[in-house]
Amino acid sequence: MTAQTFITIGQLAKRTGVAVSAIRFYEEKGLLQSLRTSGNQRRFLRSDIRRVSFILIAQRLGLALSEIEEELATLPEGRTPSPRDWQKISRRMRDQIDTRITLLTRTRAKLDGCIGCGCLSLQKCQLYNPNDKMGAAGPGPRAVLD
Amino acid sequence: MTAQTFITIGQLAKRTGVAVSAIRFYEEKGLLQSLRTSGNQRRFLRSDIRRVSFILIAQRLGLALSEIEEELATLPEGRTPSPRDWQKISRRMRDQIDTRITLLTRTRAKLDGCIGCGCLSLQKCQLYNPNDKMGAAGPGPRAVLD
DNA sequence: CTGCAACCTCAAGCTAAGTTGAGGTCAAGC
DNA sequence: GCTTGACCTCAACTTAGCTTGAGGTTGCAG
Repeated sequence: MTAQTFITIGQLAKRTGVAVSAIRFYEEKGLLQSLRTSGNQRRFLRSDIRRVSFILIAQRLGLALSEIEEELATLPEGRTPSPRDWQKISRRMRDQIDTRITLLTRTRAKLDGCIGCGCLSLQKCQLYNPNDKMGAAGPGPRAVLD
Repeated sequence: MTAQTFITIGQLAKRTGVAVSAIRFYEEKGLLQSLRTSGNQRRFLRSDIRRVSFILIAQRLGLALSEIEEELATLPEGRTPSPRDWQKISRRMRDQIDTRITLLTRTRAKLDGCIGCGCLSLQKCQLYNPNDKMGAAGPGPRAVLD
């Protein structure tokens, strides 16, 4: 009775600083799950606070919700990430950041070479290289192009 | 007669590898301008090939169309960028890339510190810091949040 | 002068990550 | 027992950068 295991959507929202509408949205996307009361209201587990925290942190790192969902799916039983899981996941994220830094650094080098030349030709310009798509990171709307 | 100064939208598309619909879109956004024939068809200047190239290159560098428009607007008389203009612009872009690399590097350092701890707490976690929004770069849909 | 490709203008759709609003229900205090 | 606030669903809107489609013209070659 005292150790209430379930919390309402409003409480989850307050504890994580996320809007209620966003939590519903996450659930719809499969990042969260909930039980329903007889009156059709959602009840979350206390541990979902941690789960939402994970989502927020991963977002700051630049992961899209779909990618975060994949990470969460790698956990057995759809478990909320433990410190140990978090370490594995964060190592993967570190690698992604590394890749992005490398790409940006390479681009900067090209740009430096370009500042001197000012060619602006799609044939000659080193910068215009469709193959390395720039560390623009954000999947964004241009994902349509792929 | 031989030095045909005007080209059709289809020719511009072919020369730049951009879809016809995209060119119309750029014009609508004010990145390009065109004349019309008596039959209401667009005619572009040859120099617009270069202008479109500039747009493509700037996009690779991660600039949004609105930012590219601003850059183009800094040119006197709405001129197509000359090598000299390009140098000024690319220096500004270099600075932006620098900023992004710095941010990413800082984040990576925090993440390294975090891998050992696995705290996952919004209160304690260094990574969860709403103030530096990560080098996620893409203005994206989350602009709504600001 | 006819046929076809290339052009024209809208309008609607796509993705991401949500928000906002309308219209209705639930739960708890007084 | 009724009012109020928290909750429910569903649909539509937001930004970016385009594409796709419908339905209609233009322009050039034969």
